Amino acid sequence: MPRVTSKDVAREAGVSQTTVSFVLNGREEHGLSAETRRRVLETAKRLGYVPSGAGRALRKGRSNVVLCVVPDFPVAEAMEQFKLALGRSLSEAGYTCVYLHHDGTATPLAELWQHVQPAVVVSFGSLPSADAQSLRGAEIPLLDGVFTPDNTRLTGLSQQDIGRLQIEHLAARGHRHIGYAALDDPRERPFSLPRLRGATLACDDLGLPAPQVVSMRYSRASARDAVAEWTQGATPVTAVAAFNDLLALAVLASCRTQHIDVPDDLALIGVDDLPVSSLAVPALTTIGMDLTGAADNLTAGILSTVGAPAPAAPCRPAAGDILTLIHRETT
Amino acid sequence: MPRVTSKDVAREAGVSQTTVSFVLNGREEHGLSAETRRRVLETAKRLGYVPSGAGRALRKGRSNVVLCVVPDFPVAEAMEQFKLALGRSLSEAGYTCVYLHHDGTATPLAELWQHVQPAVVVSFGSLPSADAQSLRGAEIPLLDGVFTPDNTRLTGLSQQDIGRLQIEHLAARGHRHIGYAALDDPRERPFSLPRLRGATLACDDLGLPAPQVVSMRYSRASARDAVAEWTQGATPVTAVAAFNDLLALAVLASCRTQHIDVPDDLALIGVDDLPVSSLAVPALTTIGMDLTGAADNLTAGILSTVGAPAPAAPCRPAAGDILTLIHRETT
DNA sequence: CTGAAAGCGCTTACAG
DNA sequence: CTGAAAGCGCTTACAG
Repeated sequence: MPRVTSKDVAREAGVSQTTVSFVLNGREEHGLSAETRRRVLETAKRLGYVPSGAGRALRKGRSNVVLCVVPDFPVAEAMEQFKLALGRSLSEAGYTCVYLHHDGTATPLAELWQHVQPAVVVSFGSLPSADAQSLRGAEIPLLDGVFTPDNTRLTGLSQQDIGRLQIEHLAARGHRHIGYAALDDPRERPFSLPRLRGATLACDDLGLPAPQVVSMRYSRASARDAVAEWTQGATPVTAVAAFNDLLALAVLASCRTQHIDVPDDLALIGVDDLPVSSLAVPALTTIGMDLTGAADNLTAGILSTVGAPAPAAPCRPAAGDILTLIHRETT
Repeated sequence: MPRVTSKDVAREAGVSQTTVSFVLNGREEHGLSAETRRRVLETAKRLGYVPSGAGRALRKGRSNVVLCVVPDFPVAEAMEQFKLALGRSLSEAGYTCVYLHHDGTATPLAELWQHVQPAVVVSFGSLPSADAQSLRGAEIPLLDGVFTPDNTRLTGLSQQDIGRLQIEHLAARGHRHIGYAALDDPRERPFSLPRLRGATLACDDLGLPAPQVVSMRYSRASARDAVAEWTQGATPVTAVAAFNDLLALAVLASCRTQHIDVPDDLALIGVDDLPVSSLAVPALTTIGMDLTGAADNLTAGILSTVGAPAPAAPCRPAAGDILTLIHRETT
C-alpha cells in the first residue's frame, strides 16, 4: 500500500497542503482557525500520517540527523553509556543520532555531510580545521570539542575535576605523598592529560607535593614496575590515584602478588565505577559519573543550536552533580 | 556557496542529466560511449560532485540507511566492538548504519521507518511480529534475529558453540564434574540460554554428567553462595564454566576470600576476553571472538539483501574461525 | 546512443 | 484566513 502523504491529509480534511503543513509545524503566525487546526490534526492521526524525512530534507536542504564525530577512543564502558543516553534524548526530540567513528582512514568527512546534510555536527574531539572550515562553507552548525577541557560546560563533565576529586579524597584521608598512574596510550590523551592536570592542580592547592606520575600499560609487568617505583623511592607514596578503574585494578593485582596491603600500605582510587570494580578484593574506591545527566546537557545545547525549543526536562543537572565519589575498601 | 548538483555536472560536461545519472550509477545496459563516460566522470570529480542523499531517497522511496534494532542488552564490550565493526564495513559499502536501542518505551517503530525509509532493517534480537508485519507492508527487507541460535550463519557467531568450547576445554584437562555459572539477568537471556544449552549438549556428547548450574548476579555475596553450592555438595565440582568473564572474575574473587586454590581446587573459564581478564591473579582462561570477522559476515548478508554487489573482501571468515580458546592460568 | 519531462513529498513566498 | 504553484535533487519511462 502506498504511503500516506500530506496531500492525502489535505484532501481528506478538505483543506490545502499548505494548511496541513502550517498546522503540523505549529506555525502560529498565520492565524489558522482553531477548527481547521483540530480537523487537520485529527485527520493526520486517523490516516496514520508520518512526514517523509527525505521530502523534508530535500526541501529544507537539511536532514534531521545529528552527526557525532567520535575520534579513535578505545572502547570504554563510560563512553558507550554516554552515547546511548545521547541517542535516546535526541530521538525524543525528533532527531536521529548517527555516530561516525573516525579513525582518519575513512571517507573524507566533507563528502559525508554533503551526502547526509546533517542538522548539526557534534565533534567529541577537536575537528581538524579543514573540516570545520568545510562545515562553515556548507552552513552546517558545529559543536566542537565536546570532551575537551575548554568545553566542559557542554556536558558538565570536567576531566580536570575528576583528577581533582581523587586527590581531595586521598588528602582528606591523610595522604600527603601521592602517586598517579597515567595510561601510556595516545588515544586516551584527551582524557588522561586533563585528569592528571586536575590532580596536579589539586595537590598544589592543598599544599601537597606534586603527584609522582608513572606511565603504565594494562599489563602485570607494567603494574609491578609502577608499584616498585612508588614504594621504593626516598619518599614512598602512601596512595595512588589511577587514570581509570582498569589501571587501578592492575595495580591492585600487583599489590597482591607483592604482598603490599591495600589500603594500609597503599591506598588506591580509580575512575569509572566499572561493574567489576565492586567485585575486586578489596573493593575499589572510584569516581562515578552521571552520564545520562551529561548527555541531557549536551542535548539541550544541540537543540538550542538548531533553534529548537528547549527540551521537556526542565532540570538539567548542574556541573557539580555529574561526578560522585564512591567510597569502598581501597581507601 | 550553493551545492553542486547533477545538473551542474551535466551542463559542464555538455550532456543531459540523464546521462550523468546513468554514468554515475554504472548502468551499462544503455550503452554509453566510452568517451562520454570518461568526460562525465572527470567532470563530476573536478566539480566535487556528491549526490544528495535526500534527493535520491525521495526519488527511490528508500534511503541508504541500515537501521539496526538493538534490544535492551546490557552494555557489553563485545557488543560494542561488533557494532563498531559493522558500522565501519557498511559505511565502506556506502550505507549509513543507525543503531536504535529499543527498550520498548520509545517511539513506535512503524513510525520511525516511515520517516527514515531505511534500505534494510536488521534486528539483533527477534522483532515483534507486528513490527515484522509492518515492515513487510512497507516492503522494507528485514534481517531478523541476528543473534538468535537459528541464525548463526548470518554472523558465524554461535552462542551454543561458545558453551561447547568451554566444556570441551575443561573435559580435555580431565574435569568430569563441571559447574556452570549462569547469569540471573533477563536481558542477557538471548546469550545465556544458548551458551548453557551448548555446554549441556557438550557434556552429553562427552559422556559427562550435566553441568551443575547455579544462577548468580554480579556481587560478592552471590559468588560466595555459588562457590559453596559447587564445592560442598555430595559430588563436588572441579571446574566451572562461566557465562562471561565478569561472572568468572566474581567467582575468582570469591575463591580467594574462601581460600580455594584456582585452578588446583577449582578450574575456571570465562567468555569475552575482557581487558581486565588478563590482569586477574591468576589470569583468566576464556573464549575470545573475532567480532570484526562476524561483522563482515553480516555486512555481506545485508548487501546481498539489498541486491548490492558482494563486498570487496573476498575472504569471509568461516564460522569455525570466529571463536578462539585463550588459555591462561585458571585452567 | 542521448535528452526532455515527470514526479517522489515536502515547505514557503506569493497571491487572493 | 486559505490555496495554487514552484522547486529542492534525483532517477527513469518514454521518445527520438
